[in-house]
Amino acid sequence: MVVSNPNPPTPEPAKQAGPGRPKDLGKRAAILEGAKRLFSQHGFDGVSMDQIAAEAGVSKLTVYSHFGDKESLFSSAIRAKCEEQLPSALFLAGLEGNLRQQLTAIGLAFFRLITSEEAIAMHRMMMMPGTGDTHVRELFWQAGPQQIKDVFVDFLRSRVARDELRIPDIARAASQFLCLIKGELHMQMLCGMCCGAPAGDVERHIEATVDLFLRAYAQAPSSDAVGAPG
Amino acid sequence: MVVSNPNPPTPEPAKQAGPGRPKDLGKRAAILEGAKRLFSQHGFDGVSMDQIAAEAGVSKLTVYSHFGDKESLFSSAIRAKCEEQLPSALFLAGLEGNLRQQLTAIGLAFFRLITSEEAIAMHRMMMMPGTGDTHVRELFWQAGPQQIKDVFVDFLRSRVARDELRIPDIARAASQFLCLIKGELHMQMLCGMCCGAPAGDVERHIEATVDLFLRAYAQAPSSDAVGAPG
DNA sequence: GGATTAGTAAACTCGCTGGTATCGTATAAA
DNA sequence: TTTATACGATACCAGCGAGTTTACTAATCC
Repeated sequence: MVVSNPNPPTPEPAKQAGPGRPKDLGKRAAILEGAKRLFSQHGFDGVSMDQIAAEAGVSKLTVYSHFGDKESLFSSAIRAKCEEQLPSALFLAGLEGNLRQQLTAIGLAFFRLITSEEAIAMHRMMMMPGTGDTHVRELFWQAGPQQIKDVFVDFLRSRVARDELRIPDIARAASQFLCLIKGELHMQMLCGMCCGAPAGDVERHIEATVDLFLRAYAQAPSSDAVGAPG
Repeated sequence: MVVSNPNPPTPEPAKQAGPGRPKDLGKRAAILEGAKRLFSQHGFDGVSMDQIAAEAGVSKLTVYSHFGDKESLFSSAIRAKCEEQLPSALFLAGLEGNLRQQLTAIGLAFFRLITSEEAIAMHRMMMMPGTGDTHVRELFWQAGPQQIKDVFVDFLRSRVARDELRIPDIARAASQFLCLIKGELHMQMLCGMCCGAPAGDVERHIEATVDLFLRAYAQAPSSDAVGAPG
């Protein structure tokens, strides 16, 4: 819990082949994998270094040799988790149909993403008081929520440009849409109150969100956009 | 971590004056107060019983005498926290002005409530994996989010009854409004990314939310409800 | 081969934590 | 006063977990 080492930009500082046996990158990966799994399941305090070593099939000293201490390992695990979930944000590829259908597809993909076991575990970890420093939290925020929001802002902007939407503050509207999609359920899941929703409920929830959004922001009040919500 | 004692409805089981010195209720309160403070700041694992005893100015044995073990004390602290924040939910008394002004007032009150240090700490605690049982979490949910939503549903229903709003699914609309008010900032605060927002931002955020809500659900598209959001 | 480093397995230090036990004292009812 | 309990202070116990050390083996470069 002392001052964490001022990491150089690359956590693996060059380290080209000197004399002696080289580090086994496979073991490093295994450790990281085990740490990701265990940390996200039980949190920082809920996992011991021995457990991580055992999970990775590696001696404890090897863990300490690859990652200096528990906090550094935790940071690295978070970092890796963030990077691996980045590609999931590209849910805007190959959209088809009209605006309503596109929004529905985006909403559903986003909903599935954030209600996944992994995402829930990730959020939980970020919220633990006293674990991880501000830098790690910002890293997560950039790689996760901010990334997704940016992509969605681009989407909205293009639809505004072609006069399908009329939105005074696009960033705010994007934030609103995503918050609506998250809805109550996300918080309930974070609190461990439920593990998911019946399939039908999800579809209705997405549809209601798109409804609300389009009723407020659709440019042309076509029957499609402002259809009676009941 | 064994099975928690099946508490009788009242956590203080009768215990009318027998012989001997009676328990000092002041000390009990002090312990509970310290536990609430420390637990919500550092979480379950982050606080030791010695710390709580010291915080309350009481010997550790007294803590154990009043609350059997750490988990019971934690439960009691959560319970107390929930009860003390219940009255805050009554933010609907004495509303004035038109619908837009009322929604704005409600939104602002709700926003202040959930972005308070206490509420943030509470949410964080509920999300920790492995601390507290399902019962405690449900207790929190009922006393907190659910309570507020119920009150707001009543408010919306009355406005629907007098034809100021047209809402097909009132419970869903209530949930939508509250989620929108929470917005990104709540999650950011939970993640420890920021401690608040500039005053002006909050007002704009509330206003934008009310705008969105009224554009979608206002019955009569009066100039007041659908005023240009820019 | 020799130097150097990575790795294992195990024992070990050290501090903290949940929970008890002891002893002495204070406070109430009977 | 007797009796039963609450409370403080302190020591104590057992277990755990982060790191370290030791002794030994394995891989790689010169």
